[in-house]
Amino acid sequence: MISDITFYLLEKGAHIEPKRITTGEVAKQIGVSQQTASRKLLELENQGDIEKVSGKLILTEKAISKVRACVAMALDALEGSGMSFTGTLVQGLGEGAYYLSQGQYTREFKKKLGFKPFAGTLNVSIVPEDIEKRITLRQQKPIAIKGFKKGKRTFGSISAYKCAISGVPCAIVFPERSSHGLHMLEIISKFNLRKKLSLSDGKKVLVEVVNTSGP
Amino acid sequence: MISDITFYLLEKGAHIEPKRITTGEVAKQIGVSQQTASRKLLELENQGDIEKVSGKLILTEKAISKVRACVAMALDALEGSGMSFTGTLVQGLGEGAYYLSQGQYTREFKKKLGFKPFAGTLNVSIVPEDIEKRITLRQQKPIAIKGFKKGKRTFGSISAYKCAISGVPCAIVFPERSSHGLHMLEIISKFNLRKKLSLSDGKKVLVEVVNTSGP
DNA sequence: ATTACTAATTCACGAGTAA
DNA sequence: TTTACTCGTGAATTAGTAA
Repeated sequence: MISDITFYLLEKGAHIEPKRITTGEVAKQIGVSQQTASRKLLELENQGDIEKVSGKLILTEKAISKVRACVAMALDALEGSGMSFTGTLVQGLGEGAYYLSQGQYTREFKKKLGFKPFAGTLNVSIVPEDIEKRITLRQQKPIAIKGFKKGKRTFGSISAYKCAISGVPCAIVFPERSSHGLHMLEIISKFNLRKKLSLSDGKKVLVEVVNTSGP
Repeated sequence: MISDITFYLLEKGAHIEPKRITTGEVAKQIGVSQQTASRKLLELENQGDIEKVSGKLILTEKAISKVRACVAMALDALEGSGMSFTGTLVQGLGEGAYYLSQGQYTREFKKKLGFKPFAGTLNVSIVPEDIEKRITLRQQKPIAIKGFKKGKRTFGSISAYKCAISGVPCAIVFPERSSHGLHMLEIISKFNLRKKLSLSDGKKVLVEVVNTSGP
């Protein structure tokens, strides 16, 4: 179970860099006494969920992983009626990365997806049983990224769908003129997903489509 | 806060259709007695988080919304972390250290970055694949350190970006007129990072850019 | 079987406070 | 200031049990 405090620290960005957060502040936030907040923070520290760095607090990778697992589980359940793809990671051509890292695209990605993608895409070869789902997905209203011209070259528009891999927010992108077949999904994220999730070619991945029609 | 029980019910798919779930089963799952599970389920029912339909349990829309909000918050926070560079530590010229240790600079560093930098910079030669990211980084709004004049000499303004190496807060600095090429990052920190992290020339380092868009 | 009541118990909480 | 200790109290938990 993830504690109130972990959520609060996450909200404060204490998973990125150490933050100065007092026990009194935590107490007020989660509605307990300063003493209880102090005790709970010590418990979290003993469990290895937080670390103290020169009087500041930072969430450990362990704690962040816990949150990711929890988010992934909840997403899985919530979008269970929604959609997910099973596939294996394959070597990309590097072409997609160049193509998608054009400034005009990345600015729109940032605006419409909420993140500026890492300069590299994840290519996932989905299992044949899921190709039907891919077609269903494409029938849904996509997040539209406009195309543009740059000199002689034309960069076509892109359809995107929010998704998550192991709780990490991503998007499946379908460039207007794709060189990939029906079995391939191209995925972008703010992160270098290979590093972040310790993925390598041939590994199995679960791509969970995030339903944006929620409240 | 979302309870263990809500998560368990979610896992069981009790947000889709009523499920036969006993108090004993819940007790075992969340590690409490059957009596406590019974009481907690009654509490959830009183709060309007679950409903009983012919002896079966179903999560209410209210409860599901709570979970959605929580997941959205966590995803949002997890998105917040950013770019990272892989590189190797190289011998600095010592020039940067002199330049950056000027009082006018250090005072502003203290104010805007939260630390007075150690009189020495870390020069990291990034891998070619990450040069693109460097350009992306420079497109983001930097922390601006003003320049000044001292006698005949002009000290130009500096652009800085918060980052972390092995969890130690640092900043990547881009002096207005840098002698470094695109492959080199100059990093400052409160600490002597070479000592603090036991680094030496040629060692691999991971520089994680900290998202400054937080509160 | 399962649920939920009451009574016993325990252990988490906040007050007070030293560092 | 903030943190974290001790300690008395009571809310939360478990045991026992009836339905």
